[in-house]
Amino acid sequence: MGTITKALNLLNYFSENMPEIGLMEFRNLTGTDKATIHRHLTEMLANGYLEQNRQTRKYRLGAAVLRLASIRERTFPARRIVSQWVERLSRELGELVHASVIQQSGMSPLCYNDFGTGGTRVYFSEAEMLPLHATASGLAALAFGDPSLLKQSLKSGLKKFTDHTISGTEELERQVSQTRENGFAFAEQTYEREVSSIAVPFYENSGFAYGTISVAVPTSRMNAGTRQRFAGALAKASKDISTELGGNLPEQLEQAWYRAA
Amino acid sequence: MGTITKALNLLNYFSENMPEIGLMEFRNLTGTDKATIHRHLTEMLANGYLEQNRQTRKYRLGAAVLRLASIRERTFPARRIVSQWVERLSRELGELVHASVIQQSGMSPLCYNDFGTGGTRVYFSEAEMLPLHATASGLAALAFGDPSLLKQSLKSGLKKFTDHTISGTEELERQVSQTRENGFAFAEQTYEREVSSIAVPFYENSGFAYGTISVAVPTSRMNAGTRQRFAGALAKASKDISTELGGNLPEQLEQAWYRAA
DNA sequence: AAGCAAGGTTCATTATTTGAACCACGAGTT
DNA sequence: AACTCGTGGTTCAAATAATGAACCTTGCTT
Repeated sequence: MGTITKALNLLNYFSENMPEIGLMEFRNLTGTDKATIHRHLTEMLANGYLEQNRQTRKYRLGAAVLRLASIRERTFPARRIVSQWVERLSRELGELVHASVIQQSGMSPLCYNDFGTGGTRVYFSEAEMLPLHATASGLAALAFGDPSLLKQSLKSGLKKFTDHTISGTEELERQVSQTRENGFAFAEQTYEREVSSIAVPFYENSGFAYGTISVAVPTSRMNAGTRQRFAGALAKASKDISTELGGNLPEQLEQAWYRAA
Repeated sequence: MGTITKALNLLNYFSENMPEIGLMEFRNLTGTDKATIHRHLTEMLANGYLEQNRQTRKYRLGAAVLRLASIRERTFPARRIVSQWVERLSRELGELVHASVIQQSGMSPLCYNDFGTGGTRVYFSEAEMLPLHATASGLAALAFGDPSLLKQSLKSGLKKFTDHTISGTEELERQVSQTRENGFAFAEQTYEREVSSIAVPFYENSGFAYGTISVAVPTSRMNAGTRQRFAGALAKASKDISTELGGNLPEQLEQAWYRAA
């Protein structure tokens, strides 16, 4: 692992619940030496990726990320486009809907919306990366994204989150081909207990999936009927999103959706 | 310069006009070896800070910056707070108003607004960093920000942007003390021809300025009257912004504004 | 098919990162 | 006031990772 990755990984510890992090906290979180972390932090501080609270000396995310995010959204407005559909879908289905972009290290959340009305709600954080092998979004990514993702996942260990998390490599391969056949991914309590979700990929200008859109519900509300309904709505949204992003859905996927409907 | 800084600097080349950059373009822009750049790019790609266009193989900013920006705004909503005042001010003054956060390497734009009505408009980009010695915002930062900024600036060379750009170190020191006395910074055609601007600092929870808010106008519209008007409006906005950010204005600054009014 | 330019890779050399030990500071305790 | 504990921050020899010249591959142009 290179120095750049080590430094950038530090930024991943920030979240809604942990907006400021001190040097020692970082040491405890990462396990690497204080001096090393300090060097990395000061370098990112100098570049504006971090700011320091002068009173507590703790670090928080800096203004540079705002600048870059602004440029990205102005020039490649994937989030704006996707969030429209996420909102509509959430309203239509009355459940939590979220979209993520596929990365090597996992799924990076883009946006989410929850117009849910039920007493039980699924919690979703835009801060944390979703694992590829333990979520419906991740399965969809492995099934329809760049094949190197699957190779990588099969090689590296599959962390167990719940009793239902996929653990064996052959089990993962089986689930991935099932996902390819169905045209959508399904995961029941594989990441968080009592949460089931269903996901489909969407496409940008390449032959492999760019991201995924997903519905997550309390397991009690997931059955054959709702599953069918969610899958249909997601497939429709995926078509529209892909078109807006300038991408095309693979034949295979459209056929699978046609069979399912 | 460390490896992390070299890598992060690559991200600074992205802008509205240059949303995608190829390996060779990076080489020409930076002058460093292709292999080195490639390593840096792939590492940032793996971490989601970059994405690659599969057709052109060019790189663009990745979804990670959106994720981080979202966390930062949710937990430390400086941009949201400041942009309200920037909007109001722009509407009130009928000119371009922008705000930036002070960093070691320069000013990082936060937001801007232009409700200008005049035939001539000032162009402002949220992508590019503003130099400390050549803009009103920068002067305000040097005068009221962390003293190490001024030390740093005096040591490093002062790049010349126009005939009016401050060049000598004693000239810079003079302008900085003038700014401290006035309570606001003034710069005429020091960065771009035919553009004059005026800026004041605002404060967060520390004793030194956190950012600056500024009005930029065509030089033809800047005179004693408008200057007075802009300075007064900026000072008022700075007080409100600083309060909302949980900061206090230094006595000295409030006194200078009182004298000016 | 040949030529060109861009993206990408390799591997010995080199320079940078690394971390144990150390210092400084402030808060709470005796 | 001295003491301790837990921070943040710094130093410098040792070790590791970054570097770049040369090389390969790919896709487009002629």
